[in-house]
Amino acid sequence: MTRAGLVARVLIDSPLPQLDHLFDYSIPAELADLARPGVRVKVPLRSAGRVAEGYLIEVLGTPDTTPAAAESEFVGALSPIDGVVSAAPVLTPAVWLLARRLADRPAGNASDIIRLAVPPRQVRVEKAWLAARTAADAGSVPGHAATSAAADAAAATFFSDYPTDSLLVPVLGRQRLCVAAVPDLVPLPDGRTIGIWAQTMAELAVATLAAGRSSVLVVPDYRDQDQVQAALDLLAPVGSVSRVDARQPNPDRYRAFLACLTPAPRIVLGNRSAVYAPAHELGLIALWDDGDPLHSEPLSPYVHARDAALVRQGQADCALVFLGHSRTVEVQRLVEIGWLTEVHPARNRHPRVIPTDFQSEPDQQARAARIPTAAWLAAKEAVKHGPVLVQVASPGYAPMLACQSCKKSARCTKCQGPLGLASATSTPSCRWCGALAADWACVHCEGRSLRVVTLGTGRTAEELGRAFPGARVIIADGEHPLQQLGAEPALVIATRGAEPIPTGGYRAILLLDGERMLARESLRVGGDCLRWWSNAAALAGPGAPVILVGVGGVLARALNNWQPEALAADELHDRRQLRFPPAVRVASVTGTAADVAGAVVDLAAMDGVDVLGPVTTEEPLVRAIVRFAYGSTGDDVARLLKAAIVRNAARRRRPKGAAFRPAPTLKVRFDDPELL
DNA sequence: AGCACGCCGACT
DNA sequence: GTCGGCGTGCTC
Repeated sequence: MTRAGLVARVLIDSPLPQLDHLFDYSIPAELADLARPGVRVKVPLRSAGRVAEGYLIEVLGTPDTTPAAAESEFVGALSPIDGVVSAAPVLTPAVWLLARRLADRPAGNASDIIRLAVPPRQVRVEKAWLAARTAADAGSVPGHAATSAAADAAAATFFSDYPTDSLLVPVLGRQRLCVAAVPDLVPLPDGRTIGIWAQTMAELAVATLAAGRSSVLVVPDYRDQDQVQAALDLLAPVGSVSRVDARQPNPDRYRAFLACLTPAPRIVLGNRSAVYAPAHELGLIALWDDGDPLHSEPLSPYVHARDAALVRQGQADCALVFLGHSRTVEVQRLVEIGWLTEVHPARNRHPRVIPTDFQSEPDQQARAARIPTAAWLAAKEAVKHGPVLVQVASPGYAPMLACQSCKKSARCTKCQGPLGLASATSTPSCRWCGALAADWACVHCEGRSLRVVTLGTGRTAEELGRAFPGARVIIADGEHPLQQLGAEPALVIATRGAEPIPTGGYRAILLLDGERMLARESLRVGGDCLRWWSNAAALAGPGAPVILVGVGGVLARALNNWQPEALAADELHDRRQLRFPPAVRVASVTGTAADVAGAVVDLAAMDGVDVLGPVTTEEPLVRAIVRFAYGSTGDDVARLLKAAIVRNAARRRRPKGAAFRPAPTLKVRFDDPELL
């Protein structure tokens, strides 16, 4: 409706699905200067005195059109906004559109995404930033003219691993790529060693920066961040990099966030939340190792960084690069439908992978240590000259025990948790509650003695230390983090993903416990294992043997040929046959029988949608599974489910005696990992 | 969430 | 008549 004055369209910062839309308010004349899109505002909600915080999304009308023609959909009297929290425009229009789209896709709330995208406000940091910004407006505008000399020197070797027209040119042309990383290491002048992949990401970002555009570099964890940071320290202009790290203290995090709002191209490096950074003139989104589970957001609406990157690429019209040593089925699907273009290094050099069959191992000592003779000899020779990596499945000493007589796994008498040994001499204890099991008795038989069934890093280190007397033994796992390593001889026992990077690479790599890693019951095991193994294999030095123990078949072949796409293609083919994701999209709908029935009633009749169930899960809850196609069908499914969520949330009431309103019974989850 | 509105049973 | 129980719906 047409009315006088300025109108503010505001998103209320609330997790309630009923409030997940824009509310219109009038802007009092005295706030007209401050009330710009993106600022945090305080607005009245319903009764006077109740104030909610929100984000100003849009201003309708102009101050000088009096009586103005401001278009507002809302018919009724508008309340005035209470105040503007600060002049910092923290929610840029681009990030708002991204949040809206990413929330709509899985029937979620925009404010849930914005909570990831906009860090908590830090008043002092913000004031300092605002002061610096007004100073910059008045005076000179600092750019990134001061390119370091190191960057010029490094420029000579830019992209030597890929044909320029297969990587650099498409990235500057804003194309979408799936890039096979070079499985090798590069020594830096400061003595550190990083994966070539990290240098590739840094080089692409620097080239994008030189073209006047920002980059967002998304990596799973801080160890990966450190590698890319090391490459950027060398290549990128001073002051052009913002690091958005979940481990940062809040003030640092907010400072880095605000730096992205400065209207100049930047390089933003961080974990999955970096994909939401408000980068100015975005030219590139690059994501490393999209199969790493750290890329998947554990908070509702559970948007995976890969999906966020895909949506943002479409909105920003920038380049998109998925880089990795392995290939997820999701990316394989995008390659097969032609959405991503595959890029391979110019030379196909890869680690020398030797699959070994373990079943026929005759050597008793080797068998006890889970190492076949060939691997044993390779390690023995290699450890004379430099570090040797032994990758195992579990941290700790002996994380799993069983009854000596009946072989059933030993459980805690208090909480049913698994029993393990913290060290060779310690009393067995529960890994969940910590209770000591000094006087343990088997519940299945009369047995009173335990035997070790799985070996962790600790026990493996002990055994290998005995087998290789004189060798330095180093443990690297969650409890003993270690990132960098020298070139001196050592046996490095590491859990998957925790392998330190040695100068010059490992002289040999033993991948143990393959059988156990594969025993996990999940649709993803094959891909996960190949990812763990190839990421470790990429740390091999020139010509070093990588020995895959006890695994054969397609997995061993894919690693041996260094062709992860072959496995991903097979897997995707199977999922198509089964109509499993990512061949189709899925959502689970959980709640009371009536709520679930009400939510899916309109879906079943839709084209390209089928509803499985509902079946009872935990009394009195039932779960239905909705399978549907990509594209507009998915949008329709999400819209209908969101409407059901809103209906359900409005209807939930607090029972008479209870202090709290019960949680909504209707839960909708898209791409539910539990379904696989 | 938190509050107003409204539609039925017991009350001064 | 009307006070107030709580089920229902809305918040610009």
